[in-house]
Amino acid sequence: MPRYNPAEIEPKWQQYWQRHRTFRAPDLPVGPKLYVLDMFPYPSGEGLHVGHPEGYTATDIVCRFERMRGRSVLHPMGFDAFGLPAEEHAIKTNTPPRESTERNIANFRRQLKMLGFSYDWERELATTDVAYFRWTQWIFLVLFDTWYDASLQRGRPIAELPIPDSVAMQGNAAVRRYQDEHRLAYQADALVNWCPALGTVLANEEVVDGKSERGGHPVQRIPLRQWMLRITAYADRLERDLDGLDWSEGIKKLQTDWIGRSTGAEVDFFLGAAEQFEPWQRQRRASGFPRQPGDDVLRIYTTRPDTLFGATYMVIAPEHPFVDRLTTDAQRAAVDQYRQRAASKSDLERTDLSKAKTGVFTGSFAINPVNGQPVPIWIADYVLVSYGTGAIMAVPAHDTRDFEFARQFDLSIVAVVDPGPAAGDLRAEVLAGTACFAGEGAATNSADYDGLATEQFKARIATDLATAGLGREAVNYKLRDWLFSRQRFWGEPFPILHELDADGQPTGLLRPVPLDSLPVDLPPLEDYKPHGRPEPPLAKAGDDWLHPVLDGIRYRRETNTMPQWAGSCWYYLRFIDPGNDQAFVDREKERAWMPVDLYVGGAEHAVLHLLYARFWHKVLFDRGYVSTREPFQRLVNQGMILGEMEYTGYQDAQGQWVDAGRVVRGQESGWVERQTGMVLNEVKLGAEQVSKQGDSFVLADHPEIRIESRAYKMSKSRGNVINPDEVVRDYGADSLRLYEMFMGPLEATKPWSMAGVNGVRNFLERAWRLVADDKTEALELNAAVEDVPPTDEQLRVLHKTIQAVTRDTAALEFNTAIARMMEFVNFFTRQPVRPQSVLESFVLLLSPYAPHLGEELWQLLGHDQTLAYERWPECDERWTRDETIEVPVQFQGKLRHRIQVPADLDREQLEAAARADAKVAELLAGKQLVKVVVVPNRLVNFVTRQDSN
RNA sequence: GGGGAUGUGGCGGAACUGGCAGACGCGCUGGACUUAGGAUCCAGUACCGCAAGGUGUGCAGGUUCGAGUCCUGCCAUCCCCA
Repeated sequence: MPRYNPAEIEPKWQQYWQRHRTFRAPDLPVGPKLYVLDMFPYPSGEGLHVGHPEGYTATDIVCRFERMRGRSVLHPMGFDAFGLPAEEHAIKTNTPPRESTERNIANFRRQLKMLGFSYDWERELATTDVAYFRWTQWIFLVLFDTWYDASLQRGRPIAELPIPDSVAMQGNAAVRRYQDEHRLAYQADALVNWCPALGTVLANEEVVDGKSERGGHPVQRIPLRQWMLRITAYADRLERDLDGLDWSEGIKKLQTDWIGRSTGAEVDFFLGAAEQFEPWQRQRRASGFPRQPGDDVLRIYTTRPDTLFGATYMVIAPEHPFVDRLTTDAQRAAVDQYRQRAASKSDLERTDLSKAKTGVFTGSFAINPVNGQPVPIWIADYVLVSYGTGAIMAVPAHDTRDFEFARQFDLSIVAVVDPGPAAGDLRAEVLAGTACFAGEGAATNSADYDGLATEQFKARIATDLATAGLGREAVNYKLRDWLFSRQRFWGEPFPILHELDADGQPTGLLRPVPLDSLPVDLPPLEDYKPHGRPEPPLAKAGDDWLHPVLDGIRYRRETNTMPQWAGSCWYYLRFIDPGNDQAFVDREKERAWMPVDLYVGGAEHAVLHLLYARFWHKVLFDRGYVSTREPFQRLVNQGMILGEMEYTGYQDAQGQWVDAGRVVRGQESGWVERQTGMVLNEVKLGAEQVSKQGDSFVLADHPEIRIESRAYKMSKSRGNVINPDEVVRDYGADSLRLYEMFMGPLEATKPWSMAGVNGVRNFLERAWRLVADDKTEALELNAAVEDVPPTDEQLRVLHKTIQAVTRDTAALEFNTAIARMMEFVNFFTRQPVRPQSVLESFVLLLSPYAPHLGEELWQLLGHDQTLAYERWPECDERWTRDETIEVPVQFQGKLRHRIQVPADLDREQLEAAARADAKVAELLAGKQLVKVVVVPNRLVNFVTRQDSN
């Protein structure tokens, strides 16, 4: 079998690596360590997508490269296997979700192994492994056992939480409740998507336009007791610690914006009668601003306390606890109806700026604390109960949403910020209340504060409000506390017990499952169908699971499960010590391997996964379980891989072509002619039917008809999905790996091209023939390979290749590294004698990219061990420079001539060499020289005075 | 609406700190060879022009001896968020 045959050599080397445990990482690094991590996949039933191997190949190249450079490499792989699709499948087939999950994992594992990645498979894990989620539950209990000490900016054991005397006096139960309120894992009522028709709670991604994705049934938002994680306590640190990380600025900004820190003020608006206002003010001045607002006030949060005098009405969220109390009888019917409608909308729809504003007056008024004016209180769904205090003061003159709302309902608009003369015509409109201005300016209509600039105003009024006990400075985050429970079966059970009283009713007291009773495994269920109540499916479990008795007390287990994010929050730690049954990770091993030096994955996890994992890591750090502040030192996002380039033309019903410039997306779906609205058909065109004209593509037969040319996201419906199994079958794993790296920069979005795969396959064939004889029956060295010393020219080509491949691989610029290896092969294919030593170096350079081919050629060159730990070839600088070089000669910066000169001439020598050239002398003749620019080894530029004629 | 990224041949893309635009691959053209092989090897291939030469990195300006690269303003596409 003398021809290059990946179908034979690839399985051969995969078996070799497995048998020899070639890529097993030591427990502790030997020498300098490198921890390289891929974002582990969700093992869907579809199998691997060609997007997966892009990042995986990149990290694999880095690992193989660094092993050869002497680093101790940790490179693991696992599966993020909890999640909805497995549960849906379970409901449909009434089989335990574990079955389909394990089947999918087996398929993913097969596909990953087929691609020759150098993972230490002995560390493989899945988040669904009971031995794994035992420790996910353990970490949850750490969160449960931790409170955040704001003064020390650190999470501490709950036992160290200071208990106020007033609480301590009320006894043990009160103390426990007080502690429960302060834990990082706590319970609160939160809105869930309840779908009565399906009898189940839905995840956000299962709700589209207020309807269930399956079936299109209406979905309501109802409050349910939920587990929350107090990630907001860590918001500042999550923002600040981004500083030291080697992540792209884009991702850092995404995280910063997601955290969305704003500074402003909380202000109380008095809810009582007008004559009560003054006594209330006096009392507040004496008592100061209370920590919790009482029933007599409406507390709002604003980032613009300088606009308090312009607050002409207030808005509270439809779910605000005061709604019932504030609604007058006359308004009750309208308010109730409105709340019901709001309940069926998602937050996204509610805050959509393009939609018309809706709202209802409650009938009540509050008193503006700065000027004593009564202002009407409305409810409107553009205010979310989860942001700030769930209530706002509306300043229509200076907030666009408030402005639109005021216009809609004819509420008064008072300008309190003068935009200044620079605003031009806008200024008069703003001051007249007919336009909105959200910028900064000078205060007006604001009593004693008139004339102050926005910044000064904010500072002054913050102090004044605090003194008067009416407000305080406050920091707010767009980041919400993390809603951590799901009403699902296929997730980690919470290790929490709810205490029951003698009547079987919950007392409200909680008890963590004792550490030695972990894990809490999922119970077997008769079936996985929803039971029609907004309660999780685990409530259907048998009594022995659901109602354990500890120390004589009967408990009910928590029946919510954790979200899919939970398992992925700490898998990078478990990989360091996957078999440990005494601790989630051994401390010494953790110190030795952390942090992750390179983390590669898709940009879709830029915000949530990375934020959640960083949060858990910081809690573990505070509690002394891990040694680094941050888990992922360097992060790289691979780009998306699109389908093959497609050319699309449009035809009307009569088969007449329509220019692509006149085609727009139809109302429902499909495409229509922009003016007539005529429905058009998409026609897929071959490359031979189109031609390029100017900036666009046109029909070759009708050049006046433009067509669409672009690559689309891979999707089943479009039928442009590339299956890695087929690519490996037709071209080999090394070709797939190499092609994915050769397509372009790792981080760029790139279209697939099967012709491109064939191109790199040709390169691998050429590399094969460089070393192997493809004409003989048995595997033999090519006759051109001889054990002779290389020529100077061959050494130059080799060392330039080593230099470039080393530099580019280290910089993750794999596409150019491959291009340099192609140049090497092109050169040596022409060499009738190919020194063995040079080819050995080349095979080592190629091996991280095409490891199976590398091993096979290495063996053919006479070695009997894997090349995985061979020394990376060293570049000798002497051989990377040419003796003579070509230097361009420019006139006024325009290229006119090229000269051959020895390398490394200095300025004077290079200029002299240029002047000595006959063509240059001719060009210089009769010109007046103004200046000569000489850059050694780069160019000579003569600047001459322009001829006047 | 906000944020981010990207615009270079027929296509994917190269160009280290401002210094020969188009490396490498695909495709295409021509040739050699014939062991019919996913053939291979050689040469050519930005555009206009017979040529000399000219024009070219989304568009319009600017800085500079010199701009794909820096600055200003536009335009387009994609991604994310609302």
